[in-house]
Amino acid sequence: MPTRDLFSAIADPTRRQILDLLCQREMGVGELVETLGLAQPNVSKHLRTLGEADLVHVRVDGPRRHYRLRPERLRELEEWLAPYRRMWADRLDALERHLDQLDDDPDHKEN
Amino acid sequence: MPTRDLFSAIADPTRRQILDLLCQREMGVGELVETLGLAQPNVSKHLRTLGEADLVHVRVDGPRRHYRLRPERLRELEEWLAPYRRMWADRLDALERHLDQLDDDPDHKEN
DNA sequence: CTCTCATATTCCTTGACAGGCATATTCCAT
DNA sequence: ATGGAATATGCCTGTCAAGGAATATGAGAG
Repeated sequence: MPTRDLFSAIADPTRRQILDLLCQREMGVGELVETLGLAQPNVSKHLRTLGEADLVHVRVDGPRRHYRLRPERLRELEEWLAPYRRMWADRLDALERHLDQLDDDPDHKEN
Repeated sequence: MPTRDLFSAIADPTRRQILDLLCQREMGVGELVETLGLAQPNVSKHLRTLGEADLVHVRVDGPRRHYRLRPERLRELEEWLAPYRRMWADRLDALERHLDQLDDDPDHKEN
């Protein structure tokens, strides 16, 4: 049971950057600190947040800790998107652009 | 050009609830106030935020304003998800192969 | 024009959170 | 046991955003 909301976890740009990096390969804290140019404590805090959202998994290796992406949780986001994806799927898009044009053009005679 | 970050726009639960409601049909502010049980000014503020993120569109109808969902912007989220979706597909495949291996090798010791 | 209804904007207070800094913890090697 | 490297945690401060209350805008009815 994740103790942190998924949406708020990915709301932070730095955290998204971390996820992006971990998308390629598992990484240690030191590597992330170098790449992000952030202070180590802050990186650790972001990693903790991501962990609380079940977005990363730690592999303890001696004194080092390697963080690996755990993409399953993002399926929740995919599921959340589903109803909306249905909306842009077909010709509704074109209809919507049409309606937008009507709304944005007050002089247009409709009736 | 949206003036508001998409991820921070959908980070708020109330705003997600609004999006969910608008997924069904276009709605006026009053309707949303009733449904959400929130004060009207706050609803208006959330709607403004959603508008700044290009997630909703206003249809002015006399003194009333009807808000309609604008799902195109969520495609950005879909695109952001793409690399990760590939990962959980791979991991599922791996899990499947793993389970198959267990089936083929019942005495395999784990951990 | 005025009154009223629907909605937007402003001000205020409060809570959450990011970043910087100092310090604590954990593990390994010697 | 002790020291050092890698990482985590606590404290502080500034910033931002949400919710509440009061008020301003805007449009139609009379």
